[in-house]
Amino acid sequence: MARSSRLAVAEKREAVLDIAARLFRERGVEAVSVAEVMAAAGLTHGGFYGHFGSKEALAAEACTRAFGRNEARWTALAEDYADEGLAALLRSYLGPEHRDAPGAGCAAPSFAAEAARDAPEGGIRRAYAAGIRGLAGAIERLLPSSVRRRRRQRALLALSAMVGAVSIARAAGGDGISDEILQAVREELAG
Amino acid sequence: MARSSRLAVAEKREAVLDIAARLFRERGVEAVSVAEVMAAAGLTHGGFYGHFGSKEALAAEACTRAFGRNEARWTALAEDYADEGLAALLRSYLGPEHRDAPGAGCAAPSFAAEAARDAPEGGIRRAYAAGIRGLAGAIERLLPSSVRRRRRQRALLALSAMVGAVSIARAAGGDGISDEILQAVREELAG
DNA sequence: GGATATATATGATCACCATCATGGAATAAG
DNA sequence: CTTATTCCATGATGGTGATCATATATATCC
Repeated sequence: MARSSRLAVAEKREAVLDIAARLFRERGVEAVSVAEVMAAAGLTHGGFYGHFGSKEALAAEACTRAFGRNEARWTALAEDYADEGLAALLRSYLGPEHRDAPGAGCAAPSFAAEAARDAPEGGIRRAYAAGIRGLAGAIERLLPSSVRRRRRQRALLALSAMVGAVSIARAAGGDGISDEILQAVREELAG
Repeated sequence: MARSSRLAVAEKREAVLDIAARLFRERGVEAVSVAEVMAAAGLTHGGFYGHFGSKEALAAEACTRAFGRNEARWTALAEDYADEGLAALLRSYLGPEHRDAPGAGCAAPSFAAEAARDAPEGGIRRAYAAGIRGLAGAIERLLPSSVRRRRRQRALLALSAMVGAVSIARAAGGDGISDEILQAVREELAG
């Protein structure tokens, strides 16, 4: 109907991306329609292809954004609790709040299925791999300097266990084992 | 068109379940149509609702089946390599063959997204939780008796790391970090 | 062997969705 | 202030898919 100003256009695009990043993490890319994303941003579906080349392209960008926001939070957490090493991150990542709020949580568990089923050179897969590299590096930096050898391996173990624990805890939510897993992984990785 | 004998009916149902368990693990429940599952079993889509109440019910049964077959394989592996403890399982689970063949692989990474997004009392979620309990118990039994304390926690850490590593390795497949993660988690859990 | 029950094929239905086409209206440019 | 640009809303379009209805041929039962 009406044309928007340049600033408004850029803002809308950002809003669409943020909303897509949330909805895709909550319910998966396939279960969310383009029209729904646009509606949640206060638009109709028609203008979508002016902003993004395809739904797949949106998903790839949303994946990158979700990873980016996550890594930023990890870094902030590391600065706020510099003396704790991994502990602060483990508390936050393996807490029930994170398990129960996938829309605002880490992209690694949420986009894993989408990325795994993406094409070999697909955008989501690429975004995912880049995001994982970022998170792995962030954990490596958080490991105490007392961990000399196998620092990288330790970081990858921690990342895998964190992502796996949250994935399983979400999938088994409602069963007592969900909390048990979060707790166990937290204690084992901290110790 | 033609009616099948009782035995044939039971066999077809089993075949449909096995095929569904494979296709759902490979491509996710949403991406596989009922008609495709039936066609792969040599049937047409019409008879489906004579066997299963809904696609969702099929998915729940397929999930249970996939977990069951998996646990059986773990048990067999444990008997064949009784002296190795976890090592044999780690070799198999964290190998590239398992990463690259989700259709025949562990249900835990493949059904995680479906279960997490299932209803609070949904069938897939329930099947998933039961499956996880089974796998956790199997790992616990595999841990060497030298691990006295925190045996349960250790098992849950190992399970989480295994599932997380395969999930990430699949999602980042094509990037070098995929192999790196499998290798790192294997070494860390074994050591 | 005839009658009945039922598994399955064909085909319809209804809904959803990604993507494209068009037009109007406001904004940017001159 | 005029004019051209372009953002976006309305509305196809074409495809897909879950589920249901019906017909038919065959297995099971008596």
